[in-house]
Amino acid sequence: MAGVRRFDEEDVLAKAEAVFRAKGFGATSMLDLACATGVQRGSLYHAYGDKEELFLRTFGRYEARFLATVAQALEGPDIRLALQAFLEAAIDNMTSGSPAPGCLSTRTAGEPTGARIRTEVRGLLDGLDAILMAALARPGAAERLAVPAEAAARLVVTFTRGLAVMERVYGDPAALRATARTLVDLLVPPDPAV
Amino acid sequence: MAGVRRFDEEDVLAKAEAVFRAKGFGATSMLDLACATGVQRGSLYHAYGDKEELFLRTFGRYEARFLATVAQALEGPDIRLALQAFLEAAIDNMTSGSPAPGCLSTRTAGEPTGARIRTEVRGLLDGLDAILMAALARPGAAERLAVPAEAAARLVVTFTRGLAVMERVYGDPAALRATARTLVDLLVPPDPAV
DNA sequence: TGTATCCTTGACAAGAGTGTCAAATTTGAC
DNA sequence: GTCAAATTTGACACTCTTGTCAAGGATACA
Repeated sequence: MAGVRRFDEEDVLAKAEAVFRAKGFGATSMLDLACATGVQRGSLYHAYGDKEELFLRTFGRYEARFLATVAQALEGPDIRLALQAFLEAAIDNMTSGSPAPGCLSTRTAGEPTGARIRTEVRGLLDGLDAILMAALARPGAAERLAVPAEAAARLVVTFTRGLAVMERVYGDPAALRATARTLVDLLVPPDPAV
Repeated sequence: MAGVRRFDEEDVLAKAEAVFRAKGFGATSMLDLACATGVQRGSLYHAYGDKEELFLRTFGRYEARFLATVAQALEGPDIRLALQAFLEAAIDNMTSGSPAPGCLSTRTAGEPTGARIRTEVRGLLDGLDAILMAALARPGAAERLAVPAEAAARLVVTFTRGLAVMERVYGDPAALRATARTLVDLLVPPDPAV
């Protein structure tokens, strides 16, 4: 049984992502990935070279999907609602599923990894910051913020990282949402003037 | 050379802490700890049983020191200054040293560990929340907060976790301080009325 | 001084993970 | 139909790590 690649790359990456999110990069072995994907260890080495390379492919796919999702959540005209939807999307990303998959970039950020992976994680956060910045600096949004858009973007990025850690420790989505609401209230006071 | 314990436990725990903070629990081997402490692997097993036990001792010592430090930082009568000092202390904890040691609890929170370790990490965050809550709920403090003390405490705990992740990714203490100032400005508006 | 106790040390066995490879097999193209 | 190319598979060698243990040596106390 061979000749042409027999596995569906999209499927393999999806299953690998689940394993990496559940166990983290370091604690995941190629055997774990082979079992989860149904592709033999040797085939994975043949196709990707090593675990880091396979992780990078997985991470790239994850990053694209994550950034697209949160960018869409931020699209609305009302910055307060947009920010709320953004945080909702971020929380959904780490809590939907059973068991909750957690945030891949935050989990990876805490591990000792190679330079390439660290660069990718930074890239994701840079992208997140840029997307937030674009939304927060819009006319109609910036004026409603209690702090400059740049500072707000950075604060929100930092805050989402904190949410990811809290999710790992307490596993309480409702509490995450409540904390997120607090931040939104602070950043975009409910009613400028009624 | 034997008969009575030859190593200084305090010294061993301090050196073990440095290794755990640098590599994380999972990526640290007993051999790493033996090399760093100068105590043979067999002796460590004899004294502590296994890596988890040694980690728990290390973590307990770390937690006590960390909570005492931040509690002291929160002591001042002016809640705004106290909060600022608190965040300063938290940032110092993860950035002072070369290389920066990072935040042990945040790093550990992201790893797949046993139930005991997870309980300890939660205990540290619970303690942090309680300390913050006590300071924020004080008369003279609560009134100056833009949100209820309870929500503020939770937000600050979550935020410090985010700072720890950002430290790992960007390694920029100045940026962390700037972000912390933003949060303080939001939580305790500079001047209630001038 | 004798002895029981405890610590240290190095070695051992077992298991897990990595990366490589040759053999087998299948496919697509000529 | 034949052949070259690519993939799968299982095995192999190597390293790292764990946990245990027996032997050796020092200490405290009687």
